[in-house]
Amino acid sequence: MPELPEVEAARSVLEGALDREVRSVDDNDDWVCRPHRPGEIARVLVGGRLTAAHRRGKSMWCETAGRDGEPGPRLGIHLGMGGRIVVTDSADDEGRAGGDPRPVAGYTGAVPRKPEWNRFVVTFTDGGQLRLFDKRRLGRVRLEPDIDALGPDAEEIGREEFRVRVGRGHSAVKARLLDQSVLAGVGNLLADETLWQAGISPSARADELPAATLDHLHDALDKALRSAIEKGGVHTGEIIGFRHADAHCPRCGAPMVHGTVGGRSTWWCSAEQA
DNA sequence: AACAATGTTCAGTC
DNA sequence: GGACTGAACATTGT
Repeated sequence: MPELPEVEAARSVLEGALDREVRSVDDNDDWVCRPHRPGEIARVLVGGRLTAAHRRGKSMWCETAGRDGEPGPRLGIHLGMGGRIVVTDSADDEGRAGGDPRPVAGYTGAVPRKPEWNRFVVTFTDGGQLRLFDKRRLGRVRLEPDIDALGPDAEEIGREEFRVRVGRGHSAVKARLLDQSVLAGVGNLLADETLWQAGISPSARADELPAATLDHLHDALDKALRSAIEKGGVHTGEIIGFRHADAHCPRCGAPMVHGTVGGRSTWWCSAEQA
């Protein structure tokens, strides 16, 4: 999915849906829209509009205004494991996509049409739409999402705060990086990329890492994030193509090894990240 | 057919 | 209660 870089691209696409009057809403997928009942989200959006698009980590939300122009509830959107945002300008427009599982820089290409994979659709009075397109159906839309449960955004966290929040606890450092309440935005691929760039074992205990090592990890995350945003997604990371059996570290040639860390499939260099 | 998948959440256990 | 772990969730692709 979408990790922070893809979600930021999706948020940017979402801006194209702002300040347009909502004609109708399809919120009938009661799994994606849980805990709301079908029609509940539609009731608060129809006649009104979305007024701003925000993001923290992998979570997005829109500010809304009702038909009277007064602020309404926030509309939370999460892309889950493979969701993307599509915004169209009119009924016959193909649309721009953001949050593609395999995006490329500047991606605005054609969107696969599989109507049944549109899990949530807002139609505007100009005929255009905002769609959550998600074949795996792990994406989520809800009113008043709890953004405060998330830690600081991975793109904005400073050195000191990173050191304190990540360098705590008995669990593996990779598990800390993946914990969205510690730091918001890092997913499985970005975690592997960052740890490989920093030369740190994913299973090293977080609270045993020296301050200098944590600073180094913070720098590596910062660089990996910026690179992924610039190049168009976390899959552009240097180590991502080497996360498979029989692969060798592109830096030192030692075999890449695999295991489960923090509950997720993990690949690391057997020599540099021992 | 069995298993893994770029994510979150919930039920357990310490 | 907090910290941590593993399974479950829905669906597709290999």
